Amino acid sequence: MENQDLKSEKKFKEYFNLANSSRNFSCPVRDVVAHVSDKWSLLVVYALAGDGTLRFNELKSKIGDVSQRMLTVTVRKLEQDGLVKRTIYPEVPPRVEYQLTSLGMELLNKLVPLIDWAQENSNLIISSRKKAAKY
Amino acid sequence: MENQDLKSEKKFKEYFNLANSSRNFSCPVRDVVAHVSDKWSLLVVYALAGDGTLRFNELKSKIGDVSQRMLTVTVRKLEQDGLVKRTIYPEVPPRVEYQLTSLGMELLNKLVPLIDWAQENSNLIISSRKKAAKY
DNA sequence: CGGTATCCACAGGGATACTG
DNA sequence: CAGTATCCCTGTGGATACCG
Repeated sequence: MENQDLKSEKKFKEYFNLANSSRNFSCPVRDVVAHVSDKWSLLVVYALAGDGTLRFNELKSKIGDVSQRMLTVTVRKLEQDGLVKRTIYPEVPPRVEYQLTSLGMELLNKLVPLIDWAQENSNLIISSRKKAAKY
Repeated sequence: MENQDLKSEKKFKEYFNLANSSRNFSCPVRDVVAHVSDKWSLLVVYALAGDGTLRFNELKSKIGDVSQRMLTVTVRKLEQDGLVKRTIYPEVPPRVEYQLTSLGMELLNKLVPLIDWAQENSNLIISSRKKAAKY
């Protein structure tokens, strides 16, 4: 257990240096995490994970309450990060398809345990929050 | 593989309903994830994971560039969610100690693979982003 | 169909000063 | 020591209108 603590301590310092090296240079870990944890990225990744390939409006209707603008911004960011592949078919009317890259699928695999945990414990967390709000 | 897709599809719908049930009611999954993925929560959780117990200013100096205000806000949020325990010792000068709850440690365990992945692939992602920015 | 462009509101978060 | 209180600035994201 002490060994565990030591390992944990060492690991923290490692991450910490990466995460906090400077406020001027972007920090990789915080940066990458921020990109997947914004309001829509998670839902886009999950939508593509479920269906494999989706067109713009399929994605939009699947998520439901996302605005056209934010969906565009989100998929562009994911595309630039190399997590999502965007394929344009030069037809009329235009057709654009989105799918996860292998990097995107890797990310998804890391995300699943977190989401599972969040789902399982959300009641606990939310009730804890409400109890605190009473006072 | 088809079975995998089917499972994945089913899972998405499940999460999606939880995550997107309404824009008026808070969505548990998005909500919980948002709370740990804001600018400081991750670093606070990691700091406490490394040291077990920390006082306010220890936490502050360990993170480094966090303002007093934001550290207060962050630990309060984590406390309300039941992820962090806050213990006040009625002394002069006051002493306040923070530590992860068991729920907080569970969360940490789910977070570690994600952070590891982010650290390992940050170069890939950032270079991909820069390449895209050129055009 | 799959986007841009523009405008705007609001919440997150920083700096500073003060306090039990 | 461990916070509050206040002010203000920025970025995120929504609504709407237009475009190839």
